[in-house]
Amino acid sequence: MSDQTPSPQSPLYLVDGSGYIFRAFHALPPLNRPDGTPVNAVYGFCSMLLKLIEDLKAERLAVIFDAGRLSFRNEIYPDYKAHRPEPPEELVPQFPLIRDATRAFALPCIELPGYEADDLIASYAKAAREAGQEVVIVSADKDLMQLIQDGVSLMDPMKAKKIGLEEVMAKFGVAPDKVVDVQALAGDSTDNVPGVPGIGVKTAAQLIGEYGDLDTLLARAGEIKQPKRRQTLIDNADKARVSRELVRLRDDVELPDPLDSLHVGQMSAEVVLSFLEQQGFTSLVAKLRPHLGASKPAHGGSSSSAAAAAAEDMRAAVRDYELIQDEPALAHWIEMATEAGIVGFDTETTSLDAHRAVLVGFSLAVAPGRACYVPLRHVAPRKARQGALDLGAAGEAGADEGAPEQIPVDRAITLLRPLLEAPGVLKVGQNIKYDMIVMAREGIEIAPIDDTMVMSYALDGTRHGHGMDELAQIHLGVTPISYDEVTGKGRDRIGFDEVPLDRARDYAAEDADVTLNLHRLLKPRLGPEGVRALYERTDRALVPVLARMERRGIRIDRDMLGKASREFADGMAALETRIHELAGESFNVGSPKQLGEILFDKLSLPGGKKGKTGAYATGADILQKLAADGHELPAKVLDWRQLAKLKNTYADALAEAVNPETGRIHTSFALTVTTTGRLSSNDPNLQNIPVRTEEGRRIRRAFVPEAGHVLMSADYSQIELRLLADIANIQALRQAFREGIDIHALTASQVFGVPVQGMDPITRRRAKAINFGIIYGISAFGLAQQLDIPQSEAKRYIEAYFERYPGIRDYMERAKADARAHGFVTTIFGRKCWTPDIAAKNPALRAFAERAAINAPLQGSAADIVRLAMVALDEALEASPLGARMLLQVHDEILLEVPEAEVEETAALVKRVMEDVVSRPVPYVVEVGTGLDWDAAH
DNA sequence: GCATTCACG
DNA sequence: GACGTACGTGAATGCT
Repeated sequence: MSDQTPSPQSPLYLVDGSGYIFRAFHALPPLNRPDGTPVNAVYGFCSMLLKLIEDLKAERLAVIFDAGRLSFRNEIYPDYKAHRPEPPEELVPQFPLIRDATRAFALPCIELPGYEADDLIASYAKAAREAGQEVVIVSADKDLMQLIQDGVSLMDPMKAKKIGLEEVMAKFGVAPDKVVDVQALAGDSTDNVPGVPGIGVKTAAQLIGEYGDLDTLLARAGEIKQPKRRQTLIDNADKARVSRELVRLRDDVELPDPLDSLHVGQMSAEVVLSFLEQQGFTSLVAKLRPHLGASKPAHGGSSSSAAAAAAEDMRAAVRDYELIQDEPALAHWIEMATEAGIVGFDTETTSLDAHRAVLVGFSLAVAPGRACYVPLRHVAPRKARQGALDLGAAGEAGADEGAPEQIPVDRAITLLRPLLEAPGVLKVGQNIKYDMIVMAREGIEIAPIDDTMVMSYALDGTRHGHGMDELAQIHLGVTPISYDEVTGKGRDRIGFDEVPLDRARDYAAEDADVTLNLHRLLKPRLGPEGVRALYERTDRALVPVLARMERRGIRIDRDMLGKASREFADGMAALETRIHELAGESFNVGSPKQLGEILFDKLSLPGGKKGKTGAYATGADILQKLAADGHELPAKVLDWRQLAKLKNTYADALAEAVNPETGRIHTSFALTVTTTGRLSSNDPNLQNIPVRTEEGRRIRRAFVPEAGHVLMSADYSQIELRLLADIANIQALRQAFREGIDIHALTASQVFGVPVQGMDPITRRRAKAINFGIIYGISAFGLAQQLDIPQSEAKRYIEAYFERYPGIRDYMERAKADARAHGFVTTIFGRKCWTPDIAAKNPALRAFAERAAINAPLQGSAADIVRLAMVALDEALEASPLGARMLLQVHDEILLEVPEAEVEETAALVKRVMEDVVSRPVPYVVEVGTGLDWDAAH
């Protein structure tokens, strides 16, 4: 669908990406983006690629890069390329941009650690030749001349001329197959290849011409007439042999991508144009736009050719939406879906909350415009039922007087199950976790799956939202019928089971149709944009895991919550009385506005206005300071606020959230909302249950295990600091983590110059705040605020810290530069964390974005590790005979419910799986605790 | 619907 | 030297 089959005679172009970068950089005049990032080499590279694709009609092409500065050659000869200077400062930011360009053009982007681009080129050339395919190597590097032979040619990308036998003869004085031998003798000063002293290319060519090859020459060196040359050759035979190993390209490297995968993919106009625009390449944009957006004028912000095609299908297709009310018709649709191997699937229910939702009907989409809706539990519209006695029992048996004709639910489920569980049919949903939870209650486990919402998040992060309507608008240029339009809103909203069937069919079938269209569009972008593994192994794999966790829920001791609530209420009442007494009047303690006026106007305490609204700030930090100065009223307000929070947000709300059918709380985890890849939890939020105060921990103690079980908490110890040591490559910190040293004490000793032994707890606390500050993109202001010290003092701490760990400052600068260059920073797994404000004119906004850019790779990599750990742990537990199951995730912690008898074995497995999920130069240590409530498990 | 406050990592 | 901040979330409440 996205890639045309190349014609057999189409040559394979192997582009030497790394070689090109240097040449273009030196050959082209300086060119900068509006933000100052140099992009001349990027520009040259993009022009060159477009030329190859357009002028030469290249169909099969790969761009190949050096993976780093070191290769296997350094093991043979440590000084290889040792004299190469660091690349110029203006070139460094262009390396990643050129890889981005490659991916944006939907071209294979290949590199392999330990090998140079030239070795990969040699290996691909060999494989292609053996497959009878013609190869054109695009490079001006003389080192590649050795590969020229029948069917393998070399092309200079800048002069656009072919390098053939003639040029090789002119350069080395021998045929391509003898180039290696000449280079071995002559050496190469730029790469620090020794060669034989005193012998240059001319002499080498002459010698090889005379003796045939290097081995023969060295064996018969004694026959050489010139005495000096004879002796040097005999003395330096080994050097010549080593040199040959260095210059000879390896053609037996294991190919990172299979040979037949190297073709020019379908460019996404959205991706290419936005990349080129970001670089400020307006001429290229103008040149390219007509080709990419040609099929239709840009519509609703989407302009890629694939998008245009899909959008066109979506808009122009005859909407062949069917209403299914009998079994043979459903059987037919299931047959079509099975044959297609892919089906868009969507459920309609009675509630937005998956855990309370009852299945009302479902829709299937099998091709663009081909979708159906199958009603299952629709009832007669309300008007027809008015006057019926059982107003509240709409869905129950007996209340279906006048209900439309529908397939019996159990029959429909029986027909549907084989499709939804078929390993050979991909079920595509939009937020399919919801449908999986709903269908699980009907006894169906959906697999395998794709999720357009999750895909969109892996591709575009938080550049935009991932709701169906937004995605449909952006990518397809269509506005689906809105839910409100179908059910009404506010007081008059009706349940989906009351929606007339023709309306229900139009709405529901369209959703499945849109989902399948989005899939057609988004899936091909995963590979080219470098997030396929992230999507498949991390994000998509997490979906069924989260569905199971949410469905399981966590047990709650409601009596404990009720008791706490009453006591909190008593405390609040007493405090309120005293507060009014101190204020000399009655007012709403919960109103920051009224409180501010009491404190600062009536009582004239020190403090001030703030913010655009002109209201007094009355945050905890301000009340805390007033309380410390001996003022009772703010102290009491602080106590009151704490109790109010605990009662309203926790004790009462959590009791209310208990599902009466399961006696447990079922949260919902969102996996596509955060900028860093973290999950979030809502309805209710179980990721912010109190833990820091004794009163608060009463709430946490109400989270309890099932009878015969315990709760087990497994958390990554200081994961973000470890990632800092890891990513920023700080040897001293890495070492400290490997040795299990107290990291805050270490920081204290480095910054304050005190010994670790017998450290003052206050000193350690300060160091801890510094460490946290580093992770957040430290500022003197923020640290001063946190520690309540003068900003000048905070500044000194920070300077002392950077003095000791200059690599961390480098990391921070790199993060900011990355964000400026791309608009995003990345995690160690390649997740893009977008920082749109990085180029803001408002310095405050920009500073915010800079700190976020520093923090995101740390927080985001941690989030990715935990996501992966959950997937791995789910698998490991399923494969084991153990009865333990995951319940919750709280960023660096996983909470499980474990049979009492299996605690030890489970703890060992959990620790091992979590710690081994990544293999890095820093250990990621997991601490495990168990108990009869969540507090005790810590 | 927005701002403020506060719970968590 | 400007701006006004520690990074990332969700829920309850008051007020316009």
